[in-house]
Amino acid sequence: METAWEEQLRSAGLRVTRPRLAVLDVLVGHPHVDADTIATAARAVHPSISPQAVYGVLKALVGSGLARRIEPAGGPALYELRVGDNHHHLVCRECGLVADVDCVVGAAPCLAPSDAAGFAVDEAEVVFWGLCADCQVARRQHGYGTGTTSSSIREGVRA
Amino acid sequence: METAWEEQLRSAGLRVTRPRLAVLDVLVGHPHVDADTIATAARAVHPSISPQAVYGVLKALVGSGLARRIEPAGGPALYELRVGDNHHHLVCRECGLVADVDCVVGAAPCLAPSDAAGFAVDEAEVVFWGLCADCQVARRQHGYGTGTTSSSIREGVRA
DNA sequence: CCGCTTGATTTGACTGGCTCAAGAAAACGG
DNA sequence: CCGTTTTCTTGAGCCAGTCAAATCAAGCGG
Repeated sequence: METAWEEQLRSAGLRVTRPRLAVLDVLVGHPHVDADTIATAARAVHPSISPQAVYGVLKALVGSGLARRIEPAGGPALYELRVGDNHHHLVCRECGLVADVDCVVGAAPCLAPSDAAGFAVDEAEVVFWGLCADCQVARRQHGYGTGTTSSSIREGVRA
Repeated sequence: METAWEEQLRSAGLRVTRPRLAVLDVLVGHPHVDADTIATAARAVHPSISPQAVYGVLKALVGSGLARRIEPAGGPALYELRVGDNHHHLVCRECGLVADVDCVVGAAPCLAPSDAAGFAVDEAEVVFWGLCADCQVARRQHGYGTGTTSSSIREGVRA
């Protein structure tokens, strides 16, 4: 399974390099990560990788369809390897946790707004905002309604 | 209709000020604008308004429910006055034009992902990406497929 | 296995969108 | 008209991300 990525890269017309394999490795372990977290984690595998290299790698991966970029409002972009199924996302307002959701409607779902207003729609992006299970519990414990943006926000690395 | 905003502001617990009225005025004329465009346009009414004042006003308006903020991926945040109906948006990849779409499903639509994964969902945000009518025509005229990000992107002020 | 060509990465400077903080100004109740 | 409180102005600063030049490595041909 390790060299599978090499073939993926090659068939996408990309060279196989340590930084790219390191980034892919991080992406496998963390379904939704921001560029900075990727850089930090990738250094465990390839210590000398620079932040800009990560941006470069991610751009290459997204450009060739190996990765997908999502940009939840109010935070840095996140990257994921699950591509080609146009699934959607649940985002926790409190901790930034992101989970995948398969779309309810079908294979290429949601591509039919009620009135397209002359637009040629090619993608529908759906984000469900709410509170993840953990944060619901946390609210119930230390008094809720503070509205404080938890310091642990922007993690979004788990699950 | 002019002093209607004054009441709206007051009943939201906000003071009525020139900058706020100026911003509201711009918002009425331009359904989907970014902060910078608002600042420029608002100066026609209130010349001394500063960019930061615009951010402050917008934060107040959004916080009190008079305006809504949307953040299309890859661009600055846009603001609109249409609130309370959780409608969605069509965004043109080429020129950034934004149009409203009423949701197909019902009153509080889309709030039911197939599997909520333990999340308490309170909002569904839907963005349809595509090409607006004008940009479809433009593509057909000067050879298409360039993929060039038009310089006029980030306008999104019209319609 | 070696060197060459091209593509990738490093390094460093820089931008745009936005926020924070302190002081001056204006709103509005009395 | 005055005082209190909110809001605006002014100015500094932050973060995610981009751009460009120079170095370095991948993978091809020999």
